[in-house]
Amino acid sequence: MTLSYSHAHQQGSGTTEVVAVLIAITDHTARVLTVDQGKLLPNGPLMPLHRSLQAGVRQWVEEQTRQPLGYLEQLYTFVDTNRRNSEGHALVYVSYLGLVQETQTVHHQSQAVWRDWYDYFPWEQHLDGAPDMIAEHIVPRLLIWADCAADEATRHRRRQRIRLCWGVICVSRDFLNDHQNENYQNENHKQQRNHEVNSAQSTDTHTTSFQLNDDIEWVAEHVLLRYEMLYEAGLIPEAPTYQSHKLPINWSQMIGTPMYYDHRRVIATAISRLRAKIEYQPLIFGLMPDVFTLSQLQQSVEALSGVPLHKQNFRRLLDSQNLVIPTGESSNAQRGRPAKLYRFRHDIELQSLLMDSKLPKRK
Amino acid sequence: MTLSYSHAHQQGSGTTEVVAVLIAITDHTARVLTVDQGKLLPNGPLMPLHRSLQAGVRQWVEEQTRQPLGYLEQLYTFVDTNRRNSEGHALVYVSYLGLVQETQTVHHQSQAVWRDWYDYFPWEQHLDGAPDMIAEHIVPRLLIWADCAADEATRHRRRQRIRLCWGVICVSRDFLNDHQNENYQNENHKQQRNHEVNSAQSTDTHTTSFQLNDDIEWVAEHVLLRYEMLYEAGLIPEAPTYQSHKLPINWSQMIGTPMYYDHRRVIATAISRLRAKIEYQPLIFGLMPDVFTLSQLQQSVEALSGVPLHKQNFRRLLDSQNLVIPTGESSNAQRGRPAKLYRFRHDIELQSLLMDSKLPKRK
DNA sequence: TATCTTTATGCTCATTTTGAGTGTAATTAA
DNA sequence: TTAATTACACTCAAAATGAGCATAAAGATA
Repeated sequence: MTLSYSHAHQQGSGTTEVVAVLIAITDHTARVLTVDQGKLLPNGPLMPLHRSLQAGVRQWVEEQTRQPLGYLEQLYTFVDTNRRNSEGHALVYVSYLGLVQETQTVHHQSQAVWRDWYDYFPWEQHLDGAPDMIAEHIVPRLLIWADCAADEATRHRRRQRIRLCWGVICVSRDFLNDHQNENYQNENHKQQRNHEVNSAQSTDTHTTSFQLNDDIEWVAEHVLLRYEMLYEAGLIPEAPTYQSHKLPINWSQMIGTPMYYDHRRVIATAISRLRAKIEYQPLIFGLMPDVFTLSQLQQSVEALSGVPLHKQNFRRLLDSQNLVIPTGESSNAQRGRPAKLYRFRHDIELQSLLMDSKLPKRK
Repeated sequence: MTLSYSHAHQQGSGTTEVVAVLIAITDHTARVLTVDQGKLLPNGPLMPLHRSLQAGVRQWVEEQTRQPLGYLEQLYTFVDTNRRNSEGHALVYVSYLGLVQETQTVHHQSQAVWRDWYDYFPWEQHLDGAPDMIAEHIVPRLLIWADCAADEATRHRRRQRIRLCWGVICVSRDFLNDHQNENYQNENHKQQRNHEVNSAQSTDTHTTSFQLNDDIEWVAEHVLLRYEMLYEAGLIPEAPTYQSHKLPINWSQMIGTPMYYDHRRVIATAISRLRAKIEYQPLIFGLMPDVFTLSQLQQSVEALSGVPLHKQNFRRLLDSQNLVIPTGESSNAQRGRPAKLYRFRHDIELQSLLMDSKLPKRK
């Protein structure tokens, strides 16, 4: 692990750092701004001259990336007990989420570069259905982890967590005999992919098996819960319990790009917040250009949520909310019928900050 | 402003502090645990021995209040540039929300005491309709503040904010002529209390007038927005722009108990979070005793949200969620028909952390 | 004891919201 | 000219929501 230029302050006595997760959408892809070869987020120490945390974030991001900042909101505050100052105080770092429109003017000295956020979380991309890696690799490994727990209560809790986080309907034979499971068998005999996978590589005698429900139970905003489960199960290189020799050869290629410190967790926090908030707040407009078509708008929302949306209902919702107005122009950049261009209603800027604005469900 | 015992650490070099907002419900009233005569929240410095922020919160709360902690979640991180350590670093304080069941074993040395949270925010209590103070005192003062802005754009924005935060339908004569207002006049000719109040005390010539919509537009979770607006308008003793001699004699009695530093804002943050989250997460069970009646449960939710709920729909929702199970017993502690006793389904503890569970709208 | 008041709880009903379609219009590619 | 593609208007059934009435079971009161 390198000691990046951006951590020179650790020799000082400050114990507070700010970290920024800047999100942009380019080419229908959600991206995050990184420094240091994609291994770190823009960051820097809070200094006496900063009048607020936001001011600190803005200064460091500007300095490291030359990226103009728009919307900025506080995410979460972490403590890193591995990094301490000379007096033994642990480093506290406050993370921020920023929404911007991508500019090409990245700073070369800090190697600021935009990265597809699914490079870090490949299992979160469900635009063409659930990725096979979930059923084929992740869930089997998690089931082994669940079965390895000391007591039955923990095993059961872990299996529940797996089911709720990963959209798995039935987990392991014991679970099939559960009372609660009767409901699932009755209710969900619809479109479940019979993705029966047998993870007999398990160290014990349990024959764990499960079915993946075809994305019906997938909750897009549980990004952080899923990451934390992988971390806890030692399946993520950042985890202290990670043992690569006990995992398949290509595991580290499959499980996404690792980062220094806990910065990947910070991104997971940001995605969770963004996916949850976009359902009822029109944050998306911070990521859009001035004029856009409704399809472009939908593609942007889909890039964030990772799941496809129902086109007609997306439009119905939009105009019930009165969030956009047609410019009168049309765009025939695409192949088919030209799409009307719209623009965000800036006159209701404030209202939008307060009002609810739900999004339709997937499909 | 006194220097409380709990701030002795400022002589040290740590710049991070934790602050806890502990909530309990007793006698159908939401309460917050305070120290130092109700002027401060439990707090203390983060120390090298603490392995996490949570650990710090738990240690200081335990030490200052002897209150056992249950559910605890991070709220927000503030910077106080007025409090700096010897090297000039500003104090960073991380706030936490805790849900507990009130115990009587408060710590006498720290004068830990439970306070009705509406002592600090009297305008947030809407169980018997909107308090008169909003229409009679708060909104008129805010309108004066809005009219005092330098440019018309700011005035207009402020009036919008007032309308959205305080449930006011129409604000000022200019506003009545707005295009947007036509909608309001058409749509809302229902149950609006014709609470026409004339704030001719205004320094300029505007005859500002408004109508209060009978709680229809009141959004309970905007506690923080409302507090911040009062703060910005200089109507709160904590605000640097507060000028008591320009306000009515009894203003300070009316506007709620002030606190040291920005601790009242921290409580506002907590209430906002709690009111928002309780709509879709069963946090309420962290505040309930082991067994309870559905009416008690409803009263607790109402104590938090500050608005009355529709009884039958509240029940319908509860059993559609399968969150509670009847114990078989009944309680005839009240006057009328005995109520069945229920208990939270601890077996779905995890599910509850993940599942949605919306509450019905007010009655 | 009979009746009233109070609280609990079961049930209905109209309206709105939601999920999921179908059909048609306007353009480009072949 | 035809096929493919994209946009968008409209329908329809199911579910959720807001609001109300009716009945049940207790204590209070006459």
